[in-house]
Order: sequence, then structure tokens, then C-alpha cells
Amino acid sequence: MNYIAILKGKKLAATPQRLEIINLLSKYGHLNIDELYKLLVDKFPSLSLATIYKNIHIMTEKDFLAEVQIPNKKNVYELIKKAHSHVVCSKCGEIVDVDIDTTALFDAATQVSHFKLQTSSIVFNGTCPKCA
Amino acid sequence: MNYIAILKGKKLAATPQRLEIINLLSKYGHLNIDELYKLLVDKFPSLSLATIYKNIHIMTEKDFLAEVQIPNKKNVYELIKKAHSHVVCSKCGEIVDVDIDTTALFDAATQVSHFKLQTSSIVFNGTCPKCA
DNA sequence: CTAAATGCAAAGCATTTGCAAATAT
DNA sequence: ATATTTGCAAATGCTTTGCATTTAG
Repeated sequence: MNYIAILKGKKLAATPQRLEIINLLSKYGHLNIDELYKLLVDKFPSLSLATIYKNIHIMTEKDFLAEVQIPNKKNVYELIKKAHSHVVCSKCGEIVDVDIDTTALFDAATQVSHFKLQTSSIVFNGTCPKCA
Repeated sequence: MNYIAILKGKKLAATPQRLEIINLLSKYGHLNIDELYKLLVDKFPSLSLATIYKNIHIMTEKDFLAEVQIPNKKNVYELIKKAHSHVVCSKCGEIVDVDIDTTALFDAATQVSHFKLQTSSIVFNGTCPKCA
């Protein structure tokens, strides 16, 4: 994946800080602001939290990243991918992407609410195999 | 519904502030902290935001209220009821409860993740009939 | 009467903003 | 060379905390 080209396609400068944020999200899947900061300071000792916030914000706005809200936890960020749901372990905090078919649920919610539905945010809470 | 008895059953004093918070949530369904404050100050001119925060916190802890996270909006609170999903209008912000069957989705998520799942948080985003 | 809750002010975090210096294109 | 980004410090906004006073049981 050529992240430099993607960034430029979105009119964003391919700075080392940005590329490393992307690499980390690609490697770890989901990270919150603090986790990103801790992973980044080694490489960029002068790194400012403000830079992370600004970058997360603009890359989210340009639909390159997505924010995921997990109940009772800090927001985490992930690279944009095809719509999917999340499963969270309440013991260790691990977050897993799950690609499950939500069309029936959309249909049911549409019937009950009479809304025109576009997107969904679905988070399951439970215990992962390791913690079980 | 006798809210005084419910509060006492949970070892919480039935103060006028608490009872009015409950009445408002019962009437409006979902409210955020600011909305509650604005609706409460008329009746309690000396009301402090800290009181609302403390009450929301303890009543949530005692499973009398639930916090609902809506993407890109402030958290709202509702009286505890049977598990349900939420539908939000992206134009006017209206939030509607929908009681839809999520067992198939739980099963699918369990199969994919191998987690033992307990709860889910499901929020749909779309346009309500009035705004359509 | 005593235990809990309220209201105020101060403190604590997370996030945003303004701006000068540095960097990317 | 110009526009964008970075990093710092200050500011903002939301939530929590400590404590004296008031209220509920």
C-alpha cells in the first residue's frame, strides 16, 4: 500500500509523523491518542500531542481514518476500510473487527423507525478466547 | 411508576433534583447534560452542574440510568429499560429507540470472533421522516 | 440525630487554537 | 518560493473533586 500517494491524493503532505501514524494504525489496527503518542515519541522526541490531534482530525475528515467509540473506553482510530462491526473484550480491551451481514438489522430498524438509514455503529462487548 | 420507591430501593435519597431528572428523562426519552441543566434551572435556580453530574453518575452506576454514546454528539442518558438499539437523525438529532431482534447478529459475531458476547451497542444513523 | 446530597469554587483531563519556526512540495 | 505542517504554550470545554452547608430519612 502506498500511503504517500494516498495522502497526496487527498492533498495532504506526506510528513514523517503522518506516515508513522498510518503505519502504526496499519500494524496495530486500533489505537487511541495516548497509545499513538507513546509509540511515536521514540521516533520523534519533539513530537507534540497537538500534532497527533491535528493529524487525526484532518485524516478523519478526509475519510482516511475513522474514529471508533467503545463504551467506557477512550476513542480509538483505525484506517478506513469496508464497513464492519467491532467486538471488544471487557477484560483485556482487545478490539477485533468483524465483518457480519447487517442488512436484516437495517431492514428491521427501518421498518420500526421509518427512518432512511445510512450507516451503523455496532460494538459488541464480551470476553475474548484468551481471557475466557 | 413510583420513582421514589425505586430510588430508595437503591439506597439513594429521593431528592427533588433527582426526581426531576428522572421525570425529564421519562418525558423526553434522551437528554444530554446541558439539556438537563437548562430544563432544571427554572425549577432549581441554585442548581449546580456538579449536582447533575454526580446524580447521573450514581444513578448510572446503580443501573437506574444508562449512558448512550451517539457518534459526533454529546452523550445522552435514558432510563434503564430492556435492551434496545438507537436510531439517530443526522439532520435534527432526534433519537428513537428501536426494539429489533439482534440474536442473529450476536451469533454471527460470535462465530467470527470466538468471543463470548454479553452486550451490544447499536446505533443507526439516517434521516427521520420529518427531515426527509 | 446522622447520613447523604447540594452548591460552590477549584482542580483535572482531553482537546483545540494561535502563532512562529521548520518542512514539504 | 509558497503553502502546509510542526511544536509550543495558552486557552477552552467538559467532568470531577473537596468541603462547608443544607436536606432527607
